[in-house]
Amino acid sequence: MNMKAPRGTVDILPKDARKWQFVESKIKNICDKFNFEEIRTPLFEHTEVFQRGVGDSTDIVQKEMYTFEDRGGRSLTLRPEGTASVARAFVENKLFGDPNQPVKLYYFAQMFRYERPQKGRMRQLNQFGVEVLGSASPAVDAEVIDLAMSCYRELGLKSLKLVINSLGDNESRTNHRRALVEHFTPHKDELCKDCQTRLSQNPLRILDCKTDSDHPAMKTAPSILEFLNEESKNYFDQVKDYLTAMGIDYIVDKNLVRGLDYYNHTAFEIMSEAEGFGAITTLAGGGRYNGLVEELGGPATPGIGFGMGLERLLMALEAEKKEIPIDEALDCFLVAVGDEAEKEAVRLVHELRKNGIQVDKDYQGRKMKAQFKSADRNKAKYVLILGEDELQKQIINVKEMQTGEQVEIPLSQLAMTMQEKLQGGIENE
RNA sequence: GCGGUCGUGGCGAAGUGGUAAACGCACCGGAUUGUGGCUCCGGCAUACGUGGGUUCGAUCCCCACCGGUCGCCCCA
Repeated sequence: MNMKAPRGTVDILPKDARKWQFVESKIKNICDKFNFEEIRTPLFEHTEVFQRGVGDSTDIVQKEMYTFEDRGGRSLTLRPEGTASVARAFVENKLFGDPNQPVKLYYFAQMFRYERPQKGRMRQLNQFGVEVLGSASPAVDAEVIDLAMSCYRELGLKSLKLVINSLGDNESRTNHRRALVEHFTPHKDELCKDCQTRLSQNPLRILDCKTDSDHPAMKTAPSILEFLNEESKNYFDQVKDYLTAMGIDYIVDKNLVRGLDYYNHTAFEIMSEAEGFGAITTLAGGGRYNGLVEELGGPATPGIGFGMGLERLLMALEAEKKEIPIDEALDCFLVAVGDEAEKEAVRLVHELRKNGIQVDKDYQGRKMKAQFKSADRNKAKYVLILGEDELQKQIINVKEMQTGEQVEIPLSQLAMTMQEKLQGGIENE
């Protein structure tokens, strides 16, 4: 019996979950500033959505999808990325008819890719992503990149590198593709096995190959930038100008092609340059995909977006030693001694919580001393002590743990008193 | 799919071809009959990944498998 989490998956335990909450809320806040709205799409889609959307020749579709057949014989796939799903939802729900264009969406979602796990690569991974549909303005490209960079900046990351490139429009791509095939065909036998396939399937990705990166033909290969037509070149220039205007540093890398078929024009990646980050440096990647919505059966609609790996974001924070502020302190811990007190304690805890006070108690039948230890472990600000004496007098002892001061409070006034004490504490902070 | 490396209690971590498998942390109890964080004392646990093989005997040697981890391809 294998009762372990499947390979490439992890449990996020409370200690880490707090970090996730922090990061997610910070990012949501930024999305709000940028006026992006959340969208939640299904965890799985008809396999065809990804085949058509992401592209049959991509690694994702060819070897990384979690595809299964349901009881009705339909082929379904756990989403390997977010853009195709969002585009599908955009079409299906006719968001192109929304008067508020462009449609600016963000999501937090688990993605699934059947790969060998390693540092920064899981089979189930968490992504934050953004998609803007309905605008072909280069200012939107810049806005989306700005949003991504803002997330990292506001979380305190410094060692980042933004790499951008343009893949051009269809005409530019077609011409470039033809030139690439012409250029590499004479060297076909010298290229790696993968690249030989790429030559016919997706020659653009030969530029991305690491095995053949030293091949002389690589250096002389025609760059997409040389094949950008006037419109594409102009578009790329505008994106760069906007980035410069916003003070966002970038590097143009003509070999950045991105793995998915749907990209055109702007492509970008954000990498970490922090020490000890691991072999994988890409934190986020994205680009423009003006043909995708149409490919999925919608009206011709320009789009752009990115996916940001949250595991990698957390890794980067760790690599740069960014502490995540976490408020672990508990307001009150109730210590009860004796059977009668225990009964009253259960009721009291209920009442305090009803009055908005954070409180916990012991459920292990521990002795008083051990209950105090629990209170400490929970970093309780106040310990409420209830024993026979207190019950007799209908009071409770309230001890402030930091100072050790202890006062008697009538049971009937406990909730009110604690509200005041905790309120005061917050104001003083 | 391929390669490196690892696999001892809740966690961390020693160790040996031979009858009780260190130690540290954590946890529980006591010193302190109702008051914590320090100290001291005591207690605790189905621990040698699984299956074969070598051997009089394997946690330790060999093989296979499984799993973790890191890396390759590619990506978040």
